[in-house]
Amino acid sequence: MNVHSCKLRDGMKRTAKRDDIIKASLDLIAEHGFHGAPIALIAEKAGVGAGTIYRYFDSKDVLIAELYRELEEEIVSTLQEGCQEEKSVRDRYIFMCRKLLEYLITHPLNFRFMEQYFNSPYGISLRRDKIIGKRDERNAFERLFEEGISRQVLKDLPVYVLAALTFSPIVSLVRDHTLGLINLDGDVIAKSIDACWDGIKR
Amino acid sequence: MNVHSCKLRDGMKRTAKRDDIIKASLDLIAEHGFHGAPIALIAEKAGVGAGTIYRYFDSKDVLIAELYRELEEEIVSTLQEGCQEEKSVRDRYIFMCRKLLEYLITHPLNFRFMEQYFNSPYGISLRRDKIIGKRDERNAFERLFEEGISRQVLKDLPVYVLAALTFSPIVSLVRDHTLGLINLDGDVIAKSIDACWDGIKR
Amino acid sequence: MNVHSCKLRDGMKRTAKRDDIIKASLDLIAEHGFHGAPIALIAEKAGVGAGTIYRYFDSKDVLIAELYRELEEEIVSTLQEGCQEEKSVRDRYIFMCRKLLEYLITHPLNFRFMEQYFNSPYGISLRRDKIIGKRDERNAFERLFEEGISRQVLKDLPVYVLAALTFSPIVSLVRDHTLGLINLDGDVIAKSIDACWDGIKR
Amino acid sequence: MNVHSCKLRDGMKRTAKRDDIIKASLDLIAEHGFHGAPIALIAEKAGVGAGTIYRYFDSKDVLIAELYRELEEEIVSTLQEGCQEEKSVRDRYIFMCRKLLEYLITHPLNFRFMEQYFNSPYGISLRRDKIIGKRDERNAFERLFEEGISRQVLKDLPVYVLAALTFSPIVSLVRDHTLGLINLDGDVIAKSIDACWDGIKR
DNA sequence: GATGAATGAGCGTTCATTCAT
DNA sequence: CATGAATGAACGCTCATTCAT
Repeated sequence: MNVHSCKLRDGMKRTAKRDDIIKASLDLIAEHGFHGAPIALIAEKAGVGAGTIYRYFDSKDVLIAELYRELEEEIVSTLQEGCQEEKSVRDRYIFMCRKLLEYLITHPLNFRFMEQYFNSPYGISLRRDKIIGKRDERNAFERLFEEGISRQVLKDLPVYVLAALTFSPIVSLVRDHTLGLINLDGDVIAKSIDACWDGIKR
Repeated sequence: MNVHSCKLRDGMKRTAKRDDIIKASLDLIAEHGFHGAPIALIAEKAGVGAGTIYRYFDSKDVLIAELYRELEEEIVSTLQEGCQEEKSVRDRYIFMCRKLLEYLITHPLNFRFMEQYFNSPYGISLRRDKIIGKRDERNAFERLFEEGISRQVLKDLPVYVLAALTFSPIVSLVRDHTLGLINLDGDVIAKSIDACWDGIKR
Repeated sequence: MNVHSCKLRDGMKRTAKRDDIIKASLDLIAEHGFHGAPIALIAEKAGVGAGTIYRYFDSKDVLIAELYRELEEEIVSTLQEGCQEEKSVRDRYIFMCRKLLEYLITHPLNFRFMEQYFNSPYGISLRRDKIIGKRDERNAFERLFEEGISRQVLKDLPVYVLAALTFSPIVSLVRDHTLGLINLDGDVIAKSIDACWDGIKR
Repeated sequence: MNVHSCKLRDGMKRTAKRDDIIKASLDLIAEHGFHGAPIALIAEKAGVGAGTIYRYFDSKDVLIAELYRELEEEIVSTLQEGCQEEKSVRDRYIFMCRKLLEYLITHPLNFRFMEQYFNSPYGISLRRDKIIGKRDERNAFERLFEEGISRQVLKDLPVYVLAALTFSPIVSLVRDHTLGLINLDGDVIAKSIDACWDGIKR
């Protein structure tokens, strides 16, 4: 009941509404694509008026871009945590792949949104910035690839080839799993990741 | 001058117009996405009236689905031709991968359309019908995978995993190449395909 | 029933619909201002669908600009006809003023639209092109003013001052008349025009 | 600390805020038109909350109407001051015209707002209340016109005609001057006012 | 059969107004 | 009393689809 708690409540309420909108957008876009997520529906699902959305986001494009940015941040930080630098390149690769796969499988909405995003006009300008693609901000995977190449543990291929040999199969499997076309159990997952390693190791 | 010949002429005329419509749709969607391909523009580019399109396709969705089906047919038949059954599993794998890669790179419009299609509401219902996914109509790759597994040349993994380890990296590399982000020369292509083989071979 | 009449009918039909839209816009804007003329209302009053308007005009702005252009053309050509060049400057001035006044009074919708147009963002860029303002396309009044100045019949004032002394009072009187605030009979009209002449004559 | 002084303080505070709102509205509307003056922007510019505006004005329309009324009051009182009743009708006419012109030129925001106001739905219901139009509250100009008519110095025309011959040219010239289309120097101003006099004098 | 003018539902967005705090 | 977040009706505009010719 004091000023501090009031501020907290205000802050939370404002954030809560913004998050409702973000969440509703994620749900609708993940499930029905961009066409299936008109502002009116997002507003309804978020329990707000349509105009309210424009208090938090300048436009639908901005809303989607921010949603993407939040998800990207989450996934990047997830990948970076818990990796033990003292382990071998292979162990770290397996660890990170497993983590990525687990994240994608346990966050199917996030995954399906990212898929939609990358293959839409919204994401075209961000294509280069995909998980592995950024030149000026190497992520964990990319650093690992480079270390592996220089240690002569990995094939001497461009990093983007190693990335394609890693992420694409994982994403493809998760997609089919998420759509219910296949069922990824722990055994298949482990073997699939091992196979990825076989593909890139020297 | 009889009914039959009349039908033939009509049929040919209809087919020619139909193909114009299909081609115009392919061009526009590949280049500008679904948003950049309204029916009126497709009609104009195809040199037909907008209403005419509805004589050949029940709806825009059907038009797009048929376009997809035609492209799929073409790519499947391309992959199947010229493969020498007497060669080793590895040789046939390399041969077919190279063919697929060459096809995708030399048919960027087809490739870009397929990409758009898979990541849109249009493609969701057809996801199961992807190149390798059909249960009731095994294609060349799938047969090769099964042969390789039974000969103990390939890892004992579900076919869809072998498919993911093969097609996804190829598609990913072609995408980046088509978008101009990378440049796939013959050396990188050969090494990439070899790496795919390393991933699936026992 | 021949081809020619068919073409005529088509042409007329297309023109008729366009004219319906123009007329509905004129009526609504003249009576209720730009705010009182949303596209939906214009469409309803014109007896067409809202989308139809965009077959004839790229945007609402373009529709309004074309409406203005048509009215301007009509009024300019009205002013130019029947003026006898051999008469005195005064006679021609009186004649043209009377014609302008009569036109405005007998076309109150046109008049009210022009009033709205000039005092709106639409008309700002056309301000210089008002009846008397164009430098590169002198109209009848402007030519008359210049002749009168050089003949030393009119005061040696900038043309825009003579224009202001002529058009503004006329427009003002017509406005009040059109709004029903005053009633301009023939006698008042004649005397008012004479007074304008007294204002500009040397 | 009594109720009265409280009311006074409140009253002053309210008036100050009210004036801020009025001023912000004037600035925005004069500069950007009615479309460029949403309530939120007026509130921001006035340094008050959007809801606060509705404590002082029932609606945006009322706000604008009151703004108009204040400007009208100011201009009317400006015109009335300093006029020496003992001078001739002509001298007083020239004096008041010059004052009006000077006021309009030195108060371009007021002028531009009034212009916007008269040619908008807001102003239609107030048309009769224009500077010279009120029957029940004769202003200085109107009294001067009537005096001039009865003294047979001015033409025997309805007062509204004399008004049109006076105000309209002045307003028109000021508008073009304010818009930068022309430049009114002292000489042109003097001659223009003389011309107005020539128009109305007997 | 072929046409393309016409349609109107649906889109993203704005903004005068309200009301809980 | 003052606030500004929230609202939702209304806007200009698009485009898949229909249908009279």
